[in-house]
Amino acid sequence: MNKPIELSIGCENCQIKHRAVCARCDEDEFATLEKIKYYRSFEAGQTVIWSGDRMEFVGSVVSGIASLTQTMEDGRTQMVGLLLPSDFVGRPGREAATYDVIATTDLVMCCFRRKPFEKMMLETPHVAQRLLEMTLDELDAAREWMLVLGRKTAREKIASLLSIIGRRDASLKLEGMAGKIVFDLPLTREAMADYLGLTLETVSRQMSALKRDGVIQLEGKRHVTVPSFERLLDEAGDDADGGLMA
Amino acid sequence: MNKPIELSIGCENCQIKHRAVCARCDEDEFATLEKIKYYRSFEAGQTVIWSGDRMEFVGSVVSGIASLTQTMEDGRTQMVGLLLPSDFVGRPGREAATYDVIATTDLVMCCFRRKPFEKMMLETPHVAQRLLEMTLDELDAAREWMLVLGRKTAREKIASLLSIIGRRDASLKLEGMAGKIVFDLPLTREAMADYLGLTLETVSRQMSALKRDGVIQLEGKRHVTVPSFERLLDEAGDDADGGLMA
DNA sequence: GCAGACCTTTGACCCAGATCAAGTCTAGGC
DNA sequence: GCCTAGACTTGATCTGGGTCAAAGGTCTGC
Repeated sequence: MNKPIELSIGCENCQIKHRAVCARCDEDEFATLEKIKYYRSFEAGQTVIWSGDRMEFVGSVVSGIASLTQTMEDGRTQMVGLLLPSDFVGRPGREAATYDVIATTDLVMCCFRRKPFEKMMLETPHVAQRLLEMTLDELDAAREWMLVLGRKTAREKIASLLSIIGRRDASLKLEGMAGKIVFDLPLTREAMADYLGLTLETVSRQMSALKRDGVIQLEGKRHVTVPSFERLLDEAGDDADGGLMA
Repeated sequence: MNKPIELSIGCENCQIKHRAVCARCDEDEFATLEKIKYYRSFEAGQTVIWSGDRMEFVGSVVSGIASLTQTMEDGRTQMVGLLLPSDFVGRPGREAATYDVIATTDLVMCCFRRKPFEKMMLETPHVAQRLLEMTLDELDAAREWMLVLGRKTAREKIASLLSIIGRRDASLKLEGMAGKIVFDLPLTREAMADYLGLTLETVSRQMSALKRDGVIQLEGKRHVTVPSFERLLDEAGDDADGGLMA
């Protein structure tokens, strides 16, 4: 595998670097990206782009969280992707957006105009290959989520979501010897429900249940402490007998 | 967009062509693919590759149907992808398979050894770009399916599956003026259930219900006639009041 | 400090789909 | 023609999560 190839889209002002690099062409691509880059900020709840709209840019999340959401005519919605900082947004080669992209929290994105980006991609094979890898990763994540949606119980779904968020949370830190993991949930109960194919009431109930059973700790509504992701997923599995049987 | 670029992996013996082509380099790539190609046949129910196994090839389905399936330790399974003829299998750049690949019906695959295929990809930018497009399509399909799994009722799920199968069925033909669509279901009720996140009993009941309500016709267990996909999806939506009220 | 807008929790009840349990249908095999 | 096995259907019952409704919390602006 060609390790020296690298692509991560961001910018040098943020903690996230944007580079489209191989041993030979480093500076060129960097400069190309510089020229076509701009920023956009959104408030929590704002729609970045509606499904079907022309997509004028690709880019990546600098800070905050965005969600990809599908909506049925009758209003049922399903979140189909969660974009955390450094995640890439957009489809080189696609004219129109396929989903609503919504700022779940306050959001800053680093954008690149789509046409020149595509041109750069055509001229720089490594970029297409890196994007292919990234897309394959997204595909794996989507399929992993299909298992969650199709076969897991509400309690297991919550545990899966906490793991995903927890694992990627920037502020993630180990606490004390016990190796507990502490982070803040950046989603409302409703957003969690939309991602998990549940209702917000069920999410709330299951969060309370996990807390009651001592699987997680909750301070306030959003500050979560979990023992370890393995134990979280395990204990969410064996369904809360609370030690009542013999 | 560069229209003359084309990639479809298959072989010239089958109806499916394998080509990795652009206006300039047509014959070369074709020859490269020829050299590294071989066939594999599987019986219905056989496992093509287990999750975690080394993936020695990429390729495409020539005939039959394969499924990508995820299994939990306790045996719950979720199908995360359905591979119909001409669909591409495998991950250039990935060592190990991420899911079980299972022959749902008798299956013939046209395979290319992975290493040389990857090499060819590195040397032929168009191939990487075409694979990116294909992967983006798969990603869209996976996300579409997340909506089905997360938010649709059993009846709607069945309708969605029938649409997908029907639309891609090779034997698809219009019948009479009415423009009805006729095809054979290549899946057992159990396989349908695995794809839809349901049990086989529920699948069976809903199939019977759709038939009883006149939304579809069934001859035998597998031969299906639907009016049109639009009406199928619509009528599956408004839930079978059968005209009893009023 | 109070009003209003959210977000969240909790309770009571209900129903779609799961589970458990018989059957039926069909295609081979002999 | 009969036997068996797998695919399928159907019924009875149970239950996880949805739905509806009513309260807490917490933050913002006044």
